[in-house]
Order: sequence, then structure tokens, then C-alpha cells
Amino acid sequence: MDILAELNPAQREAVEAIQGPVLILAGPGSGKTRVIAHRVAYLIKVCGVSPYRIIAVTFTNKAAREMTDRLTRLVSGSVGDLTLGTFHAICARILRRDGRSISVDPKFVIYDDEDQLSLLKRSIQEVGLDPKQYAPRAIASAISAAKSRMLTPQDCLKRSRSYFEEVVGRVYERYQQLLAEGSALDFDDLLMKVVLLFRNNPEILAKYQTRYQHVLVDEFQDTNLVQYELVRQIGAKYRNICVVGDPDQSIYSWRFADLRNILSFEKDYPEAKIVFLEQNYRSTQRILETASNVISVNQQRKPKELWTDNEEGELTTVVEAYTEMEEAQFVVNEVERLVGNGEASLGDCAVMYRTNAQSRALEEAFMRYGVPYKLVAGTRFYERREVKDIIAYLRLIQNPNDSISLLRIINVPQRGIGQRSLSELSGWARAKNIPEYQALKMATEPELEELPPLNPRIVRAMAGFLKLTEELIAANKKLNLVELLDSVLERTGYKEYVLNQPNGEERWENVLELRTVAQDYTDLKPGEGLTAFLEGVTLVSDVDGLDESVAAVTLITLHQAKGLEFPVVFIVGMEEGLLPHFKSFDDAEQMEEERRLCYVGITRAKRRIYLVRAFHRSLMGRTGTTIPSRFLADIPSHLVSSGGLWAGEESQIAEAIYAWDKIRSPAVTTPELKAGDHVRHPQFGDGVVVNCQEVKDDREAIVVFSGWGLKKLLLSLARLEKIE
DNA sequence: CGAAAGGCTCTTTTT
DNA sequence: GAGCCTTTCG
Repeated sequence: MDILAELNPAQREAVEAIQGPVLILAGPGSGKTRVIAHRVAYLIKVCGVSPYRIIAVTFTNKAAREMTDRLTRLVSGSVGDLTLGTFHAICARILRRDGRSISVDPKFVIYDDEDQLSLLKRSIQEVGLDPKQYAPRAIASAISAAKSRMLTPQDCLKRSRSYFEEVVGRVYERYQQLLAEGSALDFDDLLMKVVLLFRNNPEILAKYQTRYQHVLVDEFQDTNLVQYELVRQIGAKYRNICVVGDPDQSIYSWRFADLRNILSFEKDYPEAKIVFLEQNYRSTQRILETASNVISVNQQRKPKELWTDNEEGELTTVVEAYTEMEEAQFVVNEVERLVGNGEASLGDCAVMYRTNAQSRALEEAFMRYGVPYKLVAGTRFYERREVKDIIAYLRLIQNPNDSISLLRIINVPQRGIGQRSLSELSGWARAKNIPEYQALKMATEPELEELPPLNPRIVRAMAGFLKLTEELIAANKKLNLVELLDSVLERTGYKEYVLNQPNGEERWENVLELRTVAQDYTDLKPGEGLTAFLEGVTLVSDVDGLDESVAAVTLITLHQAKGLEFPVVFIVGMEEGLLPHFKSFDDAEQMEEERRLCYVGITRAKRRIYLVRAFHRSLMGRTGTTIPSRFLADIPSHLVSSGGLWAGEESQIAEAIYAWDKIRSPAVTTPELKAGDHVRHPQFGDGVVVNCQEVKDDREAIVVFSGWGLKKLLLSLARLEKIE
């Protein structure tokens, strides 16, 4: 098979440029995944590079799986030695192998968000603060921001400039101590620790640098600083780094992804070859045009000319339903209609939305009409209480110092060890600076002088739990994973316990489902299967479970939809407050990201796109009138099939009560501005107003900023501050 | 000790 | 509307 044959000139250029750094800027549907796959295949087949010397990073495990499939076909053989996976999965592997030198226990467990939050609450308390006063989520986010910039607690404390930052620094410090004590890492640690490992151990870094002759990174626009640094470190020796991305599809800034990575790449690798992929193979002309009109409003963007040879296609359908129930009903009916007249199959259709909560009304409608659907939320399964309980037992077997897991299940099923006794134990453990499990061991030693003040009955219960755990730990040395899991279920009496809970049957089904997942690991040696399984279930991403072969409509968030494509796409909730989300209202940059999100959604569609909204929507208990998303207004009418409803929108915008105004943070008072006024902008700095005029129901100022030039800014969005 | 009920807050996107 | 926490009662 000729690997270059089926590529267009630009794609071919991107594949053949194997020497030195390459930046591929690729529009939606321009075949970037294809370019990566072909490039790897080209390296292996044509250039004779061993797969062992190639590392390719994808955004999800699913993308990695698909890449493997594609490659196996392209090179007609196995690519087993290839390093392929998400940053997190790859880093976890590196740390298990080489983490010892920075005191990462190879038996570490990975904490998910829920575990992280529990540990954080504990850390907040332990530094003498009240978790109610310092929202653990806000602190979690601040710590994550720090880690994505590779800042240690000490760095944070040193540079803290406010009381909150100091609090973050102190909590962060304790949080890391507790993680270390329990041999646990959070998601961000996986990345940051590898960077630190490489920094402190040049010989280990050299090993990886020498091994990886070629580095490839997909979805580069959504990488953050640690990830950039990792790529830089690993690729430093050969500099054969190929990154692929699209600034217009950058939608993860809240995870500290930084678009500036693309600019840094051009700066750090001045010799980089830059390839533009602008031909779209996915969508009809009209879909592409709709999308372009939406995205071109963004100010912070390099204009890009996307084009396609595909047919003109259908008009964009804009629909207004009365309520969210009717919105869902419209989608279901329309799917049935399309499937009925043979225009599409169930699997061709996807419904996309901004927030997970929106899936509910949709699910109900699909269920009521008996239309098969699949909800993309793989991680949701692993968040279920019963599933997490079992995983906690398994984690405890792998690493008994994992106190979060221990506290989760020490009394599940009930063993008569209550909250009071547990805080006694925890306090005692903390005083001795040991994990709970070690404290448990000591507390149940009858000959010990200094015992925690516990009731003998409780001590007996604790000893029983300890004995159970020790036996399971021993069992892990000779049983395979499923045998071990069965042994957990049997020894704990979990089945009887869960069946007595509300929805017991369903929950037990979930446990059995988990057991099915575990079966994939039975071939591994005792112990190893457990490690691999625990890593697998923690690093799953939502789309990983998406199975294209199932004939059902896909319900998916806009974020999850990145990288996917469907012949028919419905985007629901096209309303102010939802898309764009109201959290972004007072920040021009975030607003641009909302727009990109909308763009990502539209460009998933191959043949048909529906933009749907509800006139009434209930949120937070309240029902409110909505107004159409501003993004709808950017689509020229010649591209829209006017469902009659759309025509009357203009007057509605004026009349509609802006339901979100009540929730929205107090409107930034827009200053009266005239030409010559000096203003300050959070991003552009100080500038001078050139002009200011009324537009629709807003005012638009044209301001010149030094270093940025002229900017058009809507006063309701841009946080302009008048300065004297 | 444990279950149940009531009250509170916060509502985005996820590896 | 949900999840989390606290309170209350058996």
C-alpha cells in the first residue's frame, strides 16, 4: 500500500517532513488524524524507523485505540512497541517504571476528582481552616493551575500576593504531604512529577530522549504548560516534534490549556515547518459556511480560509421549541423522520449540548418514544457509589496506605465502626503522622501501651476489618483479578449489602458490570492485573466508551464531541446563558471560547445541522424565558431554513426578560466613553478610545492599545475600566 | 451506632 | 433539582 497515495499535497507535505519540528494547523475535517496516522506509518514503513522509537500523544484513549487500528491497517502488522496514549496514561507508565528516584512509590494509586476533593477538605481542616469558608473546589482549581505551571507548594507560598493565595499555598503543601503519605497522585501530579523526574535525573531523561526519535502530539491547542514542557524535554535531542492543532477548536482553557503553546512552538523551534490543512472533507459547503460565520466574529484569531469540494447541502435548520421537553421531543421526532425516510440511520445522529444536565430531558424523550440512544459518559459509571466502593477495596489491597479509600469502605458494609470512632482513629494517626491503616494496625495491638480511646467493641470490629484486608492482600499474590474481585465480594458480603439498598438490583448489576471489565485483565499475573485495572478505570475518559457499532443516537456534550463527526448533528440549548454559558458573560476571552465551542459543534456535522432552542427553560427550579443565543444572530439568513419561528426573533430579543440577569454577577457598570478617554483592559492593558457608538442594545468602543493596535470592544463584555 | 429527614448551597465543560 | 452536611430520633 502506498502510504502517500491517498493524501492531498498539503497532507503529503506534513507526512513527509520527518526531519525537524513541524507545526500543522488543521481546520476541522481536514484530515489531521489521518495525517498523524499516515506520518507514523510512513516513518515505520518507508523510513524504517522502529515503532519503539516513536511516541504519539492523543487526547483520549479512544483516539489512541482508533490510531492503533488505523496503523495496524496501514502498516499491515503490529505496532506493539509504539508509545501511544494520553499524556496522563503515558506519564503514569513512566512513573511506575522510573518514579522511585523522586520517591514516587511504584504502587501509587491515582486519585480522581472526588478523591481529590475529599483529601483537600481534609487538608484544609488540617491547616486549621474551615472548608466551608474556603471552597475546596476553588482551592482545587488553584492547585491545579499551579501544577499545570509546575509550581510546587513552596513556589506558591513564595510568590503569593494575597491572603487567598497564601491559603492555597498552605493547603497545597499539606495536600501534597497527605498524597505522599498515602502513595497517591492526582491527575496533575502525573504530568508534573514526570517533568520533575526528568529535571532532577538527567540520566533518566536521556534514556527517553534517546529512545524517542519522533514525537507527535494531537490536539496541541488544548495542551497546557506542563504538557508543553514534557514534549520539549522528550523531544530535545532529535527535535523531530510534530504537533497538530487548530486554535479555533481550543476549548479547554479552564483546564489551563494555553493557546500560547502554539506561539511558543514557533518561537522555540524557529526552524519549524508550518503546514496548513484547509481543505475540509467532512461537511457540506453550507455547514462550513455556517460555522465560518460563527467563528469569524472572534477578535483573538488568525483568519483562516477553509474550503470544501463537497456539495452545497441542506440549509442550517434553526428551530425554536416552547419548552425543553418540546425541544427534546422535536429532536426525537426529527430523528424518527430522517430514519423513516432513509435519510439517516440512528447511529448517524448525534445530539450535543453545553451542560450534562441537559441530557436528562433528552433521555426522557428518547425513552418515551422508544428510540435507542447512547449517553456518552463513561466516567459516570465509575463514579457510582457501589462501583467506587469496590474499587476502593481493590485500591486498598494494592496500597493500604490509601486513606481516602480506607475511610470510604471501612464501614461499608456496616461493621459498627462509626464516625466518632473514626475521627478518634484519624486524630491519633495524624498525631503520629502515619496513614490510617498503620494506625489501625497499632490500635489493635492489645499489648500496646498507648492506645487511642476506643471502645473494646470497636477495636474488635477494627481488628476484624484489618484481618480481612490482610487476607485480601495475601490473596492478591496468587489470584487473578476476577478471582480477587470475587473474593472481595464474598468476604465482605457486598452482594447482600447492596441488594438491601434502594435500587439494589440495579446497583448489583453495576458491580457485575465492573466484574466484566475486570475480566479483560485476568491474563495478567497476580498483582499486575490489579495495577493495570486500577489505572485503566481511573484514566478513562468519557468518550472512551463510545461504541460506533451500536445503532443508536449519540447524546454528548460539546466538549466530548471534539474530534468526532456525525452525518446529522443537533445542537440543543442555543440560548443565551447556556451557549454561551452565563459564567462566561463578563469575560471577553471566555466568551470567545464559548464561540469556539459552538464552532466545534457545528463542524462535527457532515450533512445536516440543526440548531435548536427552547423558549422556556427551567433551571435551578425556576422557569424562565430565554433569548436566542447570540451565535444564531451571526448566521446569515440565506443559510438558514426559517422555521417561521426564526423570522420573529428580533422583536423577541427586545422583549424577552433576560432571565439570567438575576443570576449574573452585578453588571459591570459600563463607563460613558468618548474619543480621547483613557481606558484599561485586563488583557490589552491601557489604551485610548478612538470612537464609541451605539450598536443594537449595546455600545461598541474602538480602542487603540499599544502593542495590540485597534480593537473593537463591546462594552457589555469587555471589562473596560476608565482611567484618569 | 445508624437511618432518616431536613436544610443548606451551588449549579460548565473533564484527563 | 441534586448533592452534601447536620440534626434528630430510634
